[in-house]
Amino acid sequence: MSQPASRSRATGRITLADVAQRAGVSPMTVSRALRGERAVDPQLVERVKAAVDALGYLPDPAARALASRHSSHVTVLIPLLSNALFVDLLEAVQRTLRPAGYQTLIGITHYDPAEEEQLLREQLLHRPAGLLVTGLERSDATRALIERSGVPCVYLMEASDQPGLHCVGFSQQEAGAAMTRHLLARGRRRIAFAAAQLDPRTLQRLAGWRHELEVVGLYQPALEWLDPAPSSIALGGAMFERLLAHDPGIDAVFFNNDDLAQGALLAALRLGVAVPGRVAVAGFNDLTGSDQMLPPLTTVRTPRAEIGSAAAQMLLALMTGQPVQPPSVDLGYELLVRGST
Amino acid sequence: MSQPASRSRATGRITLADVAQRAGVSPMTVSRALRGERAVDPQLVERVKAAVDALGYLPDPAARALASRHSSHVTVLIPLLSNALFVDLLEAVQRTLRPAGYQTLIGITHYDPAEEEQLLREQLLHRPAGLLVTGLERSDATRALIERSGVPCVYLMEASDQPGLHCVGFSQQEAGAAMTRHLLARGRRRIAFAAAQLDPRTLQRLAGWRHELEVVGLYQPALEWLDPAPSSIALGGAMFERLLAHDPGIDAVFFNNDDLAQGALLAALRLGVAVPGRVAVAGFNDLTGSDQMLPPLTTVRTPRAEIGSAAAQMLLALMTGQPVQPPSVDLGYELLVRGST
DNA sequence: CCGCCTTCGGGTAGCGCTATCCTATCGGTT
DNA sequence: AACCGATAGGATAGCGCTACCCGAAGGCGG
Repeated sequence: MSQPASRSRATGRITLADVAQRAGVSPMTVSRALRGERAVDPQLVERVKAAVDALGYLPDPAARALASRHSSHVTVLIPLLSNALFVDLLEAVQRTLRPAGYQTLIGITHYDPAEEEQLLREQLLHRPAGLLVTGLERSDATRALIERSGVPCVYLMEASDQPGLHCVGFSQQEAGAAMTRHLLARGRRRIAFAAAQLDPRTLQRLAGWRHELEVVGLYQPALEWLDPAPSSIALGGAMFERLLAHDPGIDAVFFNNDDLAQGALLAALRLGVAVPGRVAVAGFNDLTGSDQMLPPLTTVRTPRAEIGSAAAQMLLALMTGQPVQPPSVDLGYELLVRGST
Repeated sequence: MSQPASRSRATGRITLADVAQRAGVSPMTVSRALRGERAVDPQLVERVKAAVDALGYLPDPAARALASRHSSHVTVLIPLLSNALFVDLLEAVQRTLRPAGYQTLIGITHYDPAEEEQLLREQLLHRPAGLLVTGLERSDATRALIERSGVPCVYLMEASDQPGLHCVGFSQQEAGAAMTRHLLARGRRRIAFAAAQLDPRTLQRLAGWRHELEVVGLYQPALEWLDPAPSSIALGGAMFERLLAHDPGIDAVFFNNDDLAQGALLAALRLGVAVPGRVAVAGFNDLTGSDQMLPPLTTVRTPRAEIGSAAAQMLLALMTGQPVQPPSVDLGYELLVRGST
């Protein structure tokens, strides 16, 4: 319980040297024993670990980063925190990375390529051990930054078999198509696609919807309702109202995100529009509350938590130099058919 | 456009020494010129800045942290990211801190004091420049860690005039009381309080509600509906249903968070319970969607974005050693009376 | 006109680790 | 028995920056 006699200078911080002295070995051996780098006599490892425990030694991340040129930070770049999708993703990432000794640094890009580039520049200064970024589309400069940095990087939310890329996600386009086929199967003929934000993944879902309608000859440009404003419940309600007023023939609306669809369902209640009687409503992402709506919202459950942990595990492998079996993982999606269609 | 001739060794990184050489001064002078620490001849400062721009020099945070014993990280500890409240708070914090050159590190405590302590320990190793933590209640060990670390700390979400503490928030108890008075003013006599999670701030709001009911002689323990489970829309609906079944005399329910109240309003629609005719419903926090409900939800708007920026600014002052005028700031709250009461 | 205090550049010495090279020891060859 | 590669501990030299101290130059009162 008594404080060790020799403690590095005035700082009060316990250093590698203190541990080394106590264990009767050189600092270098302590460093190696703790990191498991190179073989160290098991007996010495024991002694070192005992000394570490006795002194309560904790390594200094800054010194480590300076000497080794790698920090224990993993930078995660996501567009927003106000979409629960990314919150779930992050939670899963942290749950995997923290036990492995990595700190998660969150950068919010607000869907702005320039901001993403700026954030990445700042983050790369901190010599992150790994990078987790959302989506595959970005500015050339950002792409070059990632490449030249040599920092292991896993891309989130989309699937791709581009060689050399590591990504975990699913086919947004295919998911958009699946929901559209469901609405067609329900006998809907005039199916609108309503979206906000208009980020790349939204546009991929749009492409999926469009393709399915074109196949059956039901596509019309007027069925696209795109608003670059941020997605929200209020906007969904407004879009729903506007869209029905302009085009009363619409018999289904596929909203690109559940918050929009929830807003639409509330607006339908307010306006007395029968769902799904008069018009079917579908969402995307299965956010909280969607199953509580009136009627419960048909949507696509996206495996964001699974994507988060799988991506984090893949990154872990990349960072520690272990082999990564499949460079790209498609975790699929699940159509949740509920009352609104 | 050509690369500078002299560059430190193999690393390719441009160092202070490179800048110093180009500017024709010593590294120490460059360091001082860039940080504005101690007076430096304005002419030299000019020369240094020109050299920095020409070389594209960027300081190394790890080296800085090691030498100065302070990183440019600010650690923010919040309970959850799944409550939009904290997302808004964080967004505001980052918006203030990033331009000042600080990185925000987010720690999620899940309302668990042990996890908070663990996170704090990890974070303190990184020598954060500042600390932002939610609420005033925590374990003695955590409290001691903060104090002994000497790292500037601002407490979020609650108001207190405890000396030596810096905090930005509002009186949760007073806000709880205000909503209760509103319900009483609307003629409600049997006002239930329904809460989940049961964190300290919830209990403060509970105390406010209880006090107001006691004053008018309407308090009864049976009116408290407390569930330690995480707050959610679904739980709100379930609680509402249960509570009305057990105690049909209830004519108002004050939900501790908007998500519960939203769930209750949806359940009311489902069950055909007239709101506010048969029972009034109130929420707390004014989350997105509350104004879109049927009827729109009466709630308390909490100034979380304002709290975030004010706290970040206060921390900035503390970190740079500037005087902080009021150690504690109460930003109040706003009663939003809408259709549900 | 001399001391004395202030101002401001620079040299020195690390911060606490790890990369790298060097050396000693040991078993197994031919 | 001399030789050789493999194994594992240690000494050395930084990583890129800043704290700290020193000393030269200038200002000013007595």
